Amino acid sequence: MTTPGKISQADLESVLNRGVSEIISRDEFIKLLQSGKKLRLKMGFDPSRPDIHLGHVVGLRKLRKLQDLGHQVVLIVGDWTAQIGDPSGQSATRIMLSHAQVLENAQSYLRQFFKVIDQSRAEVIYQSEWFGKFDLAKIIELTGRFTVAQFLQRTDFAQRFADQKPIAITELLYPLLQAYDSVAIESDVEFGGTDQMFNLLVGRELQGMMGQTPQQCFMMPILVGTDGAMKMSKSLDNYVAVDEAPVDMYGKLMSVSDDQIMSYFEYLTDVPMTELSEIGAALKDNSLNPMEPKKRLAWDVTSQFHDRDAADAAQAHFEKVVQGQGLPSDIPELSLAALRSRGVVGGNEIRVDDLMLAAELAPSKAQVKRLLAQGAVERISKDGDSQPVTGSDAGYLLQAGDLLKVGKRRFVRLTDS
RNA sequence: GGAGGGGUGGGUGAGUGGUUAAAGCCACCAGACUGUAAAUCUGGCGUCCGGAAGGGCUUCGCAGGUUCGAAUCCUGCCCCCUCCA
Repeated sequence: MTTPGKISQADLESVLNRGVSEIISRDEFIKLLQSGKKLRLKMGFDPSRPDIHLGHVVGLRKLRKLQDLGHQVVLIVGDWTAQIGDPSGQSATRIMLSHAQVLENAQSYLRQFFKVIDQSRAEVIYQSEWFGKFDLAKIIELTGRFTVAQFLQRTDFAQRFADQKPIAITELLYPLLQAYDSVAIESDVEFGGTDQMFNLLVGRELQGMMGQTPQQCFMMPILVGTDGAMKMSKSLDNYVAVDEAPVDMYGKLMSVSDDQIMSYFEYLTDVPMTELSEIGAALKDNSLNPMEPKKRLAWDVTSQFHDRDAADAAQAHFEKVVQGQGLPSDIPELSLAALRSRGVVGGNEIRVDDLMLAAELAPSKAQVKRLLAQGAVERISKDGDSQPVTGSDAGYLLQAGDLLKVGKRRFVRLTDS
């Protein structure tokens, strides 16, 4: 086991300043880092929510950095809280997850986490280890330490209270459970997004009450999604998933708003800050086309989750298909034989609209017609000639070897068998 | 226990008997342009038949009812929320 040596000034700078929103307390945290002690770094997650995306990666990268400096990462699987279900999702009553389901989700989460964090040096603990044997007496003891007033200081609760919006009892319980996790694992530092501040602080407080050294609270900025406006989240569909295929990951990163380029660089790459400020300056005085650094960003991040070759390929694909309006190298194929066996077609020809539906290039015939009417569909013949398929051509017949282009980047090739 | 508010298309949210397949906004799709799948602009955005014109069908929590005609009125049911106690 490695132990943390003396931390260099450069590393300290990076840990404290890059991709950081707030540290409570910063001074104490610095002392801990310099003490040479192997710190227990806590991060919890609730395996009931969607896939891991780049927004989560900001924190994971920070943990990885500290892992490399010799500290101990402790991941807490919120299997208990996940089973209860998150009460804040009120549009539909949440189906209680079975423990088996939670464990399955957790596996998938961890697999994604370990794309950033070094698995061999991380500790994974399930919350049920301690909450599984909690009884009412313990719950009362735990809740007895806090007051409603304390919780109402939290801005989101205060706001909802003022708006006369509901606050579920379990929602009040959540911070307490999370706080107890800190006690259970004797956390030195807990990590979370800025939205986690209250929960992190309750952990700090509870540890103090229970005779432990209060943890430091390390808050990361919330990554803005590809839309450039809202925080990255799956429900807003402005996210880049960790599991994304290279081409998609690269492409989605290219669709990030120009004004988010710098924050993505800071939070998601290791490009030195000095270099970043140069890029930032060049962008500001318009001496640099934003597309250039964005390509570098897209390549960098893609290569982190795949490899250099995959990132190169993704970049080549982007330049060819998107910028050059060319044809991608791997075009999905659909064979007439397969279509016949599915009963979509009888002979050796297929209508454009039928093919688009069969190839899932459009969800309904009505939408196929709209695409045709909008000039989005092109037929490219064997010898490379392309001709538009227009509004009145829904019944246009295609043969084996024909290639259909729908929109800018969706293709299907019709084959014989 | 009492009083009240509400359930509308992927999201938000108008609409209180016909001109409403249902405003606006967001998301999404397409086109143009470009510096990129940025930005901007334009258009589209339930579904089926049809080359088109046009015509069906389905949709406003659920089930019935009134009416020539309902998202809008009536009855019952389900669900959500707030306040008072």
